[in-house]
Amino acid sequence: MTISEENYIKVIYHLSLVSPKGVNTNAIAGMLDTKASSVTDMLKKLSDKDLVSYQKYQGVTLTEKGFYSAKMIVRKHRLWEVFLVEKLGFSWDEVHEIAEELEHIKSEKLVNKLDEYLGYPSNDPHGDPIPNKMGVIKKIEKQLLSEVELHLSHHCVGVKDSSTEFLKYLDKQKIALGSLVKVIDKEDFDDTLTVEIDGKPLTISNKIANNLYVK
Amino acid sequence: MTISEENYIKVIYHLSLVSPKGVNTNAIAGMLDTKASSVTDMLKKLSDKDLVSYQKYQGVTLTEKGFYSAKMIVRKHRLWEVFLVEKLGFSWDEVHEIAEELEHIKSEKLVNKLDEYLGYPSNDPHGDPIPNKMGVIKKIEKQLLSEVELHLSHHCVGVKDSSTEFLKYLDKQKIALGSLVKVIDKEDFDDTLTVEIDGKPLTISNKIANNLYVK
DNA sequence: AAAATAATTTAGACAAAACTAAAAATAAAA
DNA sequence: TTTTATTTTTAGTTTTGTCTAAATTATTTT
Repeated sequence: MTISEENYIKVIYHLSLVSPKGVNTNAIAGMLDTKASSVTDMLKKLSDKDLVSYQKYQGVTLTEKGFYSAKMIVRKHRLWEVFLVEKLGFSWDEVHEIAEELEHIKSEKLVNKLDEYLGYPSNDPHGDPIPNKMGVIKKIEKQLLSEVELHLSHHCVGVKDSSTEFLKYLDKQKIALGSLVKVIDKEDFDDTLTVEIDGKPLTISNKIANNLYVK
Repeated sequence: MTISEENYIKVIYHLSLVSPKGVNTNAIAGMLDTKASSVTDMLKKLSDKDLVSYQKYQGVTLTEKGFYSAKMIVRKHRLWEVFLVEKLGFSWDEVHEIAEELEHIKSEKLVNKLDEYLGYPSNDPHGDPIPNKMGVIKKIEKQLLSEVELHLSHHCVGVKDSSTEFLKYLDKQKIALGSLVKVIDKEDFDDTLTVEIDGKPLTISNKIANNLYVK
């Protein structure tokens, strides 16, 4: 599998979590910053390799083989992110780009040794679960902060948006994975929340609350 | 710089250490397992980018810029090898191939953090020196075992041939970097050596002695 | 249900990096 | 110093992954 093929498989994987019935050509093109015609070409190739099932105009889904491949790429990506943060001291907003390159390193032995070295982490620095070597993903029940009941305490366990901008905002507000969060009040008009983060009061927009996972 | 360009620059670097006056097209083709005509094409491109100075039929040398680039690639390769052996527990004969991929990861910050994490090692697992971030290489005075005087003790500090076969032979004979080596006798006819490795006697061929560095 | 719009695919082209085969330059041998 | 052999380069193709522009199919709107 080439790097380009791996990138397509990974994107199809992420998109198929949202639209499991079939991923659109345009959606793939958007994610990969390429043209729809290029996507069509690649889908044919991936279909020939039995990594996706694809019929003209009908969208695309991953085959068993493609699904496993995708999870192995995601596994590598997330393990490298853990390495970069835990061992090399990168911050959580710096690691995505580098992991985008590291995820394409081929050796299976490397991934498994890295996993062992990191102590078999179950989540990456953004709270996303790390598939094990069989491709099994342990999902935790988590909710968006925007959906929790008032006056119940929760721990921050992940982010939905892991853009640099959002992560830097969280850093500024001293919100990190593990932080204790309690919703004190909700403004009916625009769903702005008044919350307590580790005991300190803070007002956050609905957009923020919609991108923070708690448990 | 593409991965392909980096591989050419690296090979030209290694060959120019042996033939500093100019590296042959065929020699490059041999190292990269490609055809001479492909090399010519690439040399033109590298010349346009001011990474090599190249005149038809006259061989090629690295420019200042190309020389620095080459050393940064070698730096990355060797640091990753140290990581693989010291942190992940790979053996010294397994790491070259994986490092061939890792050396192309772009982030400069990553390399420097890795260097720091590893404690600024001066040599890789095969004893080769690691260029620092400025491109400076600290050379140690070392000799081939085939060239040392009889009855003087030395430490094994590196290998000239780092092929899997040779490294596995050394493992089998319990010869490692740091081992104490003393030449007891030299056979005039074929230069076979009788040596002591950490006190234990061993007979080794000239080919072996010609690929082991001591100090 | 027909017309308009949006999404997708086809056809043809291009750049990068490789190849083959033939031509040209250099080096070695007679 | 010719002739021969080797090395290197040129010219023309191929493959991969991309592109543009045009054609086709699907979806909405009227």
